[in-house]
Amino acid sequence: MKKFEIPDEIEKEMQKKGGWNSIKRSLPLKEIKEVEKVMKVLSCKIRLKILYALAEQRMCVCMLADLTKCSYPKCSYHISKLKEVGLIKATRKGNYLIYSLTPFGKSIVRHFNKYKPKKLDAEKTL
Amino acid sequence: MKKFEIPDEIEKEMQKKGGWNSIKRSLPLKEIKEVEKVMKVLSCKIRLKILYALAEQRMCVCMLADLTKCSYPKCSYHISKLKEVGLIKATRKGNYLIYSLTPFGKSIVRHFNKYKPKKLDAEKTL
DNA sequence: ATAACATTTCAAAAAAATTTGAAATAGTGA
DNA sequence: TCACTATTTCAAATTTTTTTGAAATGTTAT
Repeated sequence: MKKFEIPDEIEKEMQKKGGWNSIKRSLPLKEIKEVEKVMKVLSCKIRLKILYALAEQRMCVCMLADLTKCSYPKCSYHISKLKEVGLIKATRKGNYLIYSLTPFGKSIVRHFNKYKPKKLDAEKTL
Repeated sequence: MKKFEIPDEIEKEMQKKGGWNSIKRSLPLKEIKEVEKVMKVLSCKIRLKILYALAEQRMCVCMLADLTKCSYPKCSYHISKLKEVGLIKATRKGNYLIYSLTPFGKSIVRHFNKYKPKKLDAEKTL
């Protein structure tokens, strides 16, 4: 199963945890896949702007397009990514589609606010 | 400044919050940039595997390459991404480079464990 | 119906990220 | 010193994501 040499010190540490195969098996692959999907959507400035903006105020596409300096099709593309993973949702108001955060979207923004990069930077240097 | 029509209802909501320009100005652009950088790194299955694995046990590259089924150069590429944003760090042990999570990396994994997708999925449907 | 508007969809082009294999680096031990 | 091992770097090829502009959709008002 294990086809490589590793330092003794590490080998010993692993034995205490049930060995290499046990560690390998414990990787939560399904969870990782899910996390990846959401992170992919969150890994884009335009989409983060939309998310942060909607945390303040529900908005129609024209507002989001102005806010992000995007053309309509471009804005629509990013909106659809956020919608796909359930971070935002739309309701129609006449001609307008009004976007707002889902509970999931809100929880993510709450996260960001709790662990701001500033805070994280401080922690990095510990 | 605002060059589009929006529903009255929304307009009123915004006025209560200081109007469009105030909302626009309140976007934390710098924070968004930082978050984007970290999320970009976290938006990849291979890198997430590495992160989760290192949360269990520090490892050298050969272990990570086996775990992720990556060639060395490929593995090294992903490791460097994680290192760039300060999620992991290396120490040398003879010929081996041993990778482990930084405090920042640990805090991110803690996050994941707190807000597992399962939990989030439940929340989505609220 | 038809016109007008907000928004989305589509396919092609452009840009960004990843993968590959060969070559380089850095440490160890003979 | 030389050979050996673990790992990284590099540039080119591939894949994925994003951007673009034109055309389509769905809603309201005439």
